[in-house]
Amino acid sequence: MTINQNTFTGEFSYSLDIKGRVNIPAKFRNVLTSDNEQSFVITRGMDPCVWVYPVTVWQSIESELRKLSSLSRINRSFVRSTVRYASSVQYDKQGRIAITPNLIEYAQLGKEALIIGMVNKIEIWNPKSLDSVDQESHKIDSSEFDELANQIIL
Amino acid sequence: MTINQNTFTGEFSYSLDIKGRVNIPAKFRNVLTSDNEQSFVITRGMDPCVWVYPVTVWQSIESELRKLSSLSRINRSFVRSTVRYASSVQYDKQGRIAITPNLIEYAQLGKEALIIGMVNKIEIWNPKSLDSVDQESHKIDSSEFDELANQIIL
DNA sequence: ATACATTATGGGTAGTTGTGGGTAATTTTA
DNA sequence: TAAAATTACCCACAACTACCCATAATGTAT
Repeated sequence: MTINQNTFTGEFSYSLDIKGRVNIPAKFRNVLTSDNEQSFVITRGMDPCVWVYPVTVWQSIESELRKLSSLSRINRSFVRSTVRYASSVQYDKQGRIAITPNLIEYAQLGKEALIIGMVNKIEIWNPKSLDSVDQESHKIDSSEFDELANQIIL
Repeated sequence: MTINQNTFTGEFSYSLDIKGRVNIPAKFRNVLTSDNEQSFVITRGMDPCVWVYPVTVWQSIESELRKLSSLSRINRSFVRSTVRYASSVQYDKQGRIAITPNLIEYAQLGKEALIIGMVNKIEIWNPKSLDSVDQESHKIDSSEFDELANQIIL
């Protein structure tokens, strides 16, 4: 059975080595289409984690950004903030990518790294950070979930 | 590792030496198409920073400018201000370009230089200037910012 | 169960990259 | 025209990165 391409689900607990490398789970690598050429784009997530996109997915984001004229100040600052921390990385023979010091610091990554499939992208978390973010979001009014229910059927 | 050509992303902290030279990050040099012949056009940014374009990209901007009728006063002043401070530079064997004193002064560049990929161009900032511009624009246009973010799905 | 392949993790090495500075050629100024 | 200043081009070196190999743990097939 053929799985959905460039689609990531599930949770994995891997380790960040001394050189700042993490393994991309084999399951994720195997659903990556070949036109990505083993490459991802890593950047800051909206939460304190690292977001990992297949390059082809990122390219479509980039082409949207290209349409924004730099004459407008908002456009400039928007492009800057989305692209600023993004860098493209290719995984090595062992299936690892190198996380930049910048992002390691931002996501507060230690030795333990929690890797989570988020459908069109991958998230890399410090387990502790995820715990606390998780707990906070549970406090959120359930009315927000009700609104979501109108948009998505589970 | 064929990535998008002439496309720049990521942030780098480099130093401006005593001769006014900065390194162009290797990642940026490597995606530069060969018809640029290691050359960029540097000019004033709309923000207080230096804009660095691949020459070929700049040429297409010039041809756009040519289309603007000089009958309109705004057009004249816009064309003048964008072209006036532009000069073409080629990077040396070590991958550095020389920033003109004019632009160093305009962008208030000191020893620290923050280099940011902005998709179709590169920006060179004094870190402090960027901080304050960043904060200001977030205060002013945060709602328009969110709107943009909704259009471009991350 | 055994042999084989794949996966996760560690580390070594050679080449690349960022940074400083020197010297000769070129341009500017007096 | 000569002196001064600027620019272009060169070399050196430390830090870092990409690439390679090794090994243990896990999964798969015969």
